[in-house]
Amino acid sequence: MNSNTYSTVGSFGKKRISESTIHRLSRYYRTLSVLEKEGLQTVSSKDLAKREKLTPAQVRKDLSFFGSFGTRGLGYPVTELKHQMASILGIDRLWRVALIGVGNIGSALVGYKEFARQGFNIIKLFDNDQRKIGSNHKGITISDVRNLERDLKEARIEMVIIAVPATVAQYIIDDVVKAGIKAILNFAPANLKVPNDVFLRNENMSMELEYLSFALVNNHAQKK
Amino acid sequence: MNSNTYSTVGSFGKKRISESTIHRLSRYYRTLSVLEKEGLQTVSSKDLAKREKLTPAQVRKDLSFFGSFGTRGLGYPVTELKHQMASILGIDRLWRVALIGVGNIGSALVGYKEFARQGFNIIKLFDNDQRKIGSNHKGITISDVRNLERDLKEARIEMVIIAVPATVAQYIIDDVVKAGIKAILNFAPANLKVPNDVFLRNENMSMELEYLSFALVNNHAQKK
DNA sequence: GAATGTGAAGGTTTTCACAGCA
DNA sequence: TGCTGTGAAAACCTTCACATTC
Repeated sequence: MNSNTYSTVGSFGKKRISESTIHRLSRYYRTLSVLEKEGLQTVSSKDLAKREKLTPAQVRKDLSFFGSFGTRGLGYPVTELKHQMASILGIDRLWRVALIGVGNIGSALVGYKEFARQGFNIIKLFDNDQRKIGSNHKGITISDVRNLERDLKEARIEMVIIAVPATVAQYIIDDVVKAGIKAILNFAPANLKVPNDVFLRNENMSMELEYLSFALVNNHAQKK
Repeated sequence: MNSNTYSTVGSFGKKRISESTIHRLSRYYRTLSVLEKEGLQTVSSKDLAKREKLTPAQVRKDLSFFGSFGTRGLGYPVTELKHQMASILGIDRLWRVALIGVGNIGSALVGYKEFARQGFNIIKLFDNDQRKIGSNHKGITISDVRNLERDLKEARIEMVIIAVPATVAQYIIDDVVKAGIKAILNFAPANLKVPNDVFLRNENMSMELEYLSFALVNNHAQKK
């Protein structure tokens, strides 16, 4: 979570869906995949809640925003619910993704299997380093970031992942926006500006370490 | 954010501090570092809020949980507030961190400069691959994960980052807990179990991409 | 005048509790 | 009986509004 907690950026039909709910859907999806592999046919809100460390009511409420997927007395059909989650999240299809900045973090993300598993296909790489441009990284040729706008359009990219240094992130993002991209995932530690119709999410990997640090120093009690 | 939104796992003195507040402190810290470099002496809650896309009241309320750092009519002293944030978050010191799983993601994390910048020193690496064990990765010798418990104690490690495959993550974490570690950051896509007195945070990098996917598919309105 | 610090109000999310159905 | 689906209540977080201070 890395953004504002109360940004109910979602609406499904008439209802407004909270960010927390959407994030929990991601978690349900992943857990349902595991349950499916374990061979389970159905799962109750109680079971699912236990795995996720949530309350059963929370699980039922989350799902109820999108429909009635369960059977009273029985629970939810695992495989079907998994497909429902995928459909709601929009990961029942392939997404054409480009990654900008094939450095330390960037090159790891290219090989990150969870992305591919959920339909996020990184099909284009960009960098500004002449030594990298033209070379092949895990089967993808690295393109020159100077042609970013043109190449993003040409490759019909739908989402962009930014993994460049903070100092240049805003320039890059401006070009990305110019190319008509409406969804950006940013790993650079910077507060970036985008127009209102562009979705920008920030991934800050230090944040959770800092949370742990805070917890240790202040000797916090865990919830539960 | 990847966990439960309402887990007020914090208490500072008597008050309970929400997860959201702690995450915002991380953001304030980072922004204050930038402001300091820009040469600013003071900053108002209004300015800080603008950079973070929050309300001024939110900023003041967050800070007020921990003390009175500002001057009425003037604002907050940048450098001092930065130090205050660091102190509250516990990042005004060095943390002895070990990383387990020097694979795709793991090796990128070793070189992630934001960690070092905030006092998280990765000083020990572990893997189970015989070809990696004993070799040197960015100045650190990779140790055998079979001696995990012993070596974590010996190196007086305080935090552990887990970047192993989901299938083995629980076994690893059990050993980590046995070694007395109380803070764990997990990158494996799995729901792991730890005792109540151990802080476990999960980093799920697909989550934000899924959020973007959801936003695009459902054509959501952005907040603000 | 300008901006903090903070109770109170307002809004959102979570949990409760129970009707309804297999 | 067992479990879902859901209004209502409770809990929580954010914003308002203003007294207070420099």
